[in-house]
Amino acid sequence: MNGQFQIAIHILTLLDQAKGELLSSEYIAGSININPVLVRKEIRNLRNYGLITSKEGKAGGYALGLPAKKILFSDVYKAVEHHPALGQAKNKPNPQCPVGRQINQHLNDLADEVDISIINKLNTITLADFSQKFY
Amino acid sequence: MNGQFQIAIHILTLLDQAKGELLSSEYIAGSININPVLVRKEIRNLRNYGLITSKEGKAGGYALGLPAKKILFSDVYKAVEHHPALGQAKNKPNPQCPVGRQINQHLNDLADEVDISIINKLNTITLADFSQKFY
DNA sequence: TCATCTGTAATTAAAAATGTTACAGTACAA
DNA sequence: TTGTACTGTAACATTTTTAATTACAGATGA
Repeated sequence: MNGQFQIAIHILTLLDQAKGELLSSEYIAGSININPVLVRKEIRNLRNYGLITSKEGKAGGYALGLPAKKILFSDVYKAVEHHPALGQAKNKPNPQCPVGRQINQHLNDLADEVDISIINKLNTITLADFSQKFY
Repeated sequence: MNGQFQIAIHILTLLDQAKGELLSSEYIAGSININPVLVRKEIRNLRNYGLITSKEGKAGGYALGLPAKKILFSDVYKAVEHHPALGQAKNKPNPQCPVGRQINQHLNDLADEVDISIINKLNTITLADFSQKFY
């Protein structure tokens, strides 16, 4: 996995702490210490899932799309574009070999199962829980 | 994560199916369709954890270090060099920001928790279970 | 109508993963 | 005792992925 999940959580935490005041991509990027365009890209994703709202134009910016208590970390995990945690099978094994012929299917099934157990875990954590740690 | 876990599982499955007969890195690489050196590198790892034994010299090769029933996928997961599934916090957030100052600690704690739930899941799967799918 | 934002595409740069080459060392067998 | 077929490992090159940058159109409010 890449750093998108961390960035998403960072953004959401900042927005929760802002208590409805709009934050700009530049401000957010300054806290994470990355490029503002990456913030906007990640927010595009999260907005597609209703987790963030945005306002264009002068004095525009971002706010949470839902109360922090209603935002499950599993929602964030699903929203972020990611590969399964175990990694997608990307080798092209030898189809002449009985193992090679089938293994990608079985590996992907396994990865799916693992992903489900991650989601079950993240179902138990809300943004409010996480954000609360910063007080 | 990278493809090492998949490679490790592929290797172990082949070795189980070989029923003790030694397989060469070239044969294994031919099934996975990767470079034999990568196979040897990954096996070095697995051997350090006792999951594989090797024999040098002519007619050398590799075999399982334990019965397939005794090899848990969680052991493989731990043996493979990997980042936590959620990804390690690698940004360098702004220490002037109350969120930035603490977030890496909290993100890493979260990643650890998730990793534990992955391991719990993988504890329930043995190499024998997986290998059985290929008959 | 200017200033300050978002939205997004296109490009470049940096980092990570994978592949390749090369060769020393080991073991067996003729 | 020498050739052959392996492993073990380092060094390097290539490819792929990720992140950063640049650029600019469009929205909004003062």
